[in-house]
Amino acid sequence: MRIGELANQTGLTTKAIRYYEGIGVIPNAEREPNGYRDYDGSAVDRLEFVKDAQAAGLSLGEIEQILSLKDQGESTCGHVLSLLDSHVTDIDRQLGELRHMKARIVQISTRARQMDPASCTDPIRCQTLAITS
Amino acid sequence: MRIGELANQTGLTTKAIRYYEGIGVIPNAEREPNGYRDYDGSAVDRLEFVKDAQAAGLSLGEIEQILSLKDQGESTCGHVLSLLDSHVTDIDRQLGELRHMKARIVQISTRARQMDPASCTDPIRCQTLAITS
DNA sequence: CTTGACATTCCACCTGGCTGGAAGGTTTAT
DNA sequence: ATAAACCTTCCAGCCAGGTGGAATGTCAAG
Repeated sequence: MRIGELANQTGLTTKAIRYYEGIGVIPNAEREPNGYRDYDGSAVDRLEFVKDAQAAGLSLGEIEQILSLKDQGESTCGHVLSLLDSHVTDIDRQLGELRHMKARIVQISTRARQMDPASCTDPIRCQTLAITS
Repeated sequence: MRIGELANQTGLTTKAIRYYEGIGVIPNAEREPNGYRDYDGSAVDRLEFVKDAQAAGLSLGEIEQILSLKDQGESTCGHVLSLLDSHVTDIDRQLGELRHMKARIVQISTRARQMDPASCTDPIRCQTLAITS
């Protein structure tokens, strides 16, 4: 299979696939005599794994880490699970930050709306955005 | 006031202040005869506004938009409020995405833990990450 | 007189995940 | 024969919000 068909089967672009090879997420492809990359079916599985892992919030660096362990024959499921756990922690932290930011904006917005619009034309002077807490 | 003192008073770096001037978030500073930038107290207010607006999730582009309207004498508080509203919407969207991602990871993780660890050494083959829904 | 702490400009680099295009070689279809 | 549709490499750029460093200028104190 050539890179175009692999791209079709995975929904990725050829650019992205070459990029993944460049950063080591997928191994260097076999080449046809003319220099074209030649893939077998396992490439599809590997790229699907990459997509799933990205959808789960893992970075390409982390994915590369998992896959290189696997390529060395290491048992990696435990590693994947601990990465997922730390991502859940990270997501919780992001959720907290976002909720905090939302509360702050709502507070600012509510306070600003209670001011007389005629007296509030300059957001610096009337402190539309100043945080009180 | 020179740029170093302005940096001290606002908690920004001199680099960041020059950068803000470069992208138009703050106007070109007056210059002393030796070429040094010379600021008055309003620069502190303006930079505090920038910090508050960033803390509220506005981008420097949006902040520049607000401040250039203000510099043209436009009434901008309403504009600021509508930007804040759209940011709340955006934060809600991000919250939804994060919650969705977390649910997906927890589901994957739970399912993977129920498998026999001895039979699960390759996350591609045993589909540690495959999404079932 | 020189050292150190400021200031200036400009250009490059960083993170992450790619995408675009140039310049060329190969294969396939008409 | 030739055009379209592939493929190759490499270099550049994008988003945001800056940071780092080089080369140079200015100014006050010891």
